[in-house]
Amino acid sequence: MARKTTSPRQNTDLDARKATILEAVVAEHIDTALPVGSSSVLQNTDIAVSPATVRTEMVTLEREGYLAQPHTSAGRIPTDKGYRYFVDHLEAGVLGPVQQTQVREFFATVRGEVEDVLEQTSLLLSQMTTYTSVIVGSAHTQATVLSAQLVSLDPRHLLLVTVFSDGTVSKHTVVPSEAVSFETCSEASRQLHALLINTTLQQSVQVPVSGNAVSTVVREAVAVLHAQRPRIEGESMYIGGASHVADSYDEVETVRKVLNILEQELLVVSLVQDIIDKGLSVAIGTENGQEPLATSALVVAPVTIDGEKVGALGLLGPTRMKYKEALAAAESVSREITRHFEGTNE
Amino acid sequence: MARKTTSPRQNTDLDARKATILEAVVAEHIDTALPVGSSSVLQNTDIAVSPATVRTEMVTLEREGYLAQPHTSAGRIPTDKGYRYFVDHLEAGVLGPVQQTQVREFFATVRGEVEDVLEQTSLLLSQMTTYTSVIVGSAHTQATVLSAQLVSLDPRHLLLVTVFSDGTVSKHTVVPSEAVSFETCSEASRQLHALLINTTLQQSVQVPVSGNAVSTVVREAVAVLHAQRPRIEGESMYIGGASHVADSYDEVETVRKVLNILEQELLVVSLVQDIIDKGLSVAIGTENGQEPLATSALVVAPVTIDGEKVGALGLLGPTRMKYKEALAAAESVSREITRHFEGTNE
DNA sequence: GTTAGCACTCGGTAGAATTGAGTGCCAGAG
DNA sequence: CTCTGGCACTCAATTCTACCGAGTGCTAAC
Repeated sequence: MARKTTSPRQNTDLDARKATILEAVVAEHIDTALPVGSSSVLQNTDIAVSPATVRTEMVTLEREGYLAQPHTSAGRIPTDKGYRYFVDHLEAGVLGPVQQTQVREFFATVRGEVEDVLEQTSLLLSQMTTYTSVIVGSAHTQATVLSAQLVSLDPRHLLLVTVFSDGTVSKHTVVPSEAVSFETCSEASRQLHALLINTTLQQSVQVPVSGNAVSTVVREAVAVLHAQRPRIEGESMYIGGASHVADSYDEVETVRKVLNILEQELLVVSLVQDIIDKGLSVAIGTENGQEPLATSALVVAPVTIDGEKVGALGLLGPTRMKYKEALAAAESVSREITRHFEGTNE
Repeated sequence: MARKTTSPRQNTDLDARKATILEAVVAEHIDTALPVGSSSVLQNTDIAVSPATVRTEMVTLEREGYLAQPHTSAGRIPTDKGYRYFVDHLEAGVLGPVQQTQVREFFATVRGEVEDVLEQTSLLLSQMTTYTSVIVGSAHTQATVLSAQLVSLDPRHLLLVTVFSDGTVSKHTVVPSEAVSFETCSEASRQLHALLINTTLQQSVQVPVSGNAVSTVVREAVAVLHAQRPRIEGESMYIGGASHVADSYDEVETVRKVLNILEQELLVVSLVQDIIDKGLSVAIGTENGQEPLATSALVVAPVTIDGEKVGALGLLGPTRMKYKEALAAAESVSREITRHFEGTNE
């Protein structure tokens, strides 16, 4: 059963034997990290021809861009295109029994706020796969205000606490232009709540003009809230198992580059989103457009709740990562995470 | 001017010449990462003796455990004890002009919540020093409740939002045993607030017994809050520039181990705290008790507000890190961070 | 205590030789 | 046309040797 995620332009399909050979090369290279020769292809397939024939096929595969040769007298290693073919023709994998119970137990016992669950889940994913995992929470611009409250820390510092319909809570310090009494704060809090409830941050709010202290504070609070809008609505990201980056590559320099990418939250978020938006579940090497990730692959799966896309998860490994296992893990966890939150509404 | 942070047992001080030689070896090794020979020591000091004399001294220094020889015919490299001596006798460094303005500008422009500021600061620190930085917020058990509020997400899910006197906000989903009407929720919210205000989480709260729906919800909310106490009161941690780990060591395996340490929040927090509790500002190699950090050093500085210790910051690098610069950066940022929050009260 | 002199050690580098996995090609068989 | 056995060839990796030289430790003399 072929994967649905097809490459952008997949004109020609390979004939059966070429496909088998290509797949054998990829599979073995993933396993050993070494160039694969014609004879070892024969050992791992049921092709009944001589090495010489395999070699001729491999020449073709190389000419067509699926394989490459590190040097003349070595075996072949897959190109990104080769991996792509491999992934596109991967039959759906199934999670190993150990991981299955791992996932089951995790979701049976995990408790707490969405944020905590996501963070924990990213650890789970990385433990299951030995790759670095990324969990992305999409921006949520639809949420309406359920409650807004001003709490006085001291006369010169108020804390604006806002609860949104998706269960998000944001807090912002408001520094009023002049000291605010406890009573003023309470009254401002009431007005603010009335003003903001059921609105989204998109909607601009008209604060009734009146020179008194209360309305000044309210106006200042609203200003702070709107100034922080991008941050409140923005994406969230959780990374798990960053140390696995170090066992995915043997060049320290590569490790540095990849870690560096992972530090750029915005970049990672859009990377993952892009892949999903293209309808893909894997991005291999240069496909993800970041030079430092040229030898990396990213396996992703969307996270939806009630059919709506609320985020995504990803697994980052070397291009020679174990795609089948990674895909199985990503999909399984994505499924469970959905189920977990669907019960909870949220 | 000698540093105050003295080693646990510093019995004998070295005579002037030995000290100079040792310091020259350490300084040059930090610079070049290579073993240092007797002649290059002479080039970098004003000692007016022959290489042979230096060699005899170096033999002594080696016997006393300050230096080591990778192999018979190589120069010397410092041991942890050698670095320790170097650090203990370091004259107070001063931030380079570039970094000075960097720090100044950062704190002049940075805005927002404590959490955000700390996260940003950890990035600043790592950029200034090219080391990985850690910022730890201590556990805060003193905070009292300023406000507690129950918001109804839907009849089966309430959100408990608590504001503490230190400006911390925590949120917890409460799943009541039976559906809760909007009115019940409001009333419960009021009671909860009255009940919790000005208490700390230490104090156990007596919920008036009465079979009605409201008091049941209140009791459930209080239970959730107390169950989450360790998490609410616990330490927070921010890591900046993790990718710098990869350029601090040339063994991928070391990078992996160090990253792995950094992933263990609890461990890192206690590591940093321990050093500070011992009154030290640097922990070198084996001093920090973690085998994977045998070739790493940790430079720390406390963060205090109004004389009270609220956290700490750290810089993690190889044992051959630039201690003077790192210490200057840590101390300068620690000072500025204190100043920054003292204005704000917090 | 210091130094010049000297033999010695040993990692690192360079070059040559060897190995062997794997190739490309070709001529002949099916 | 496809396949195969045979064969020459290529080239990274390995091993060996030689050698250099930075740096040492030791010793005898200042």
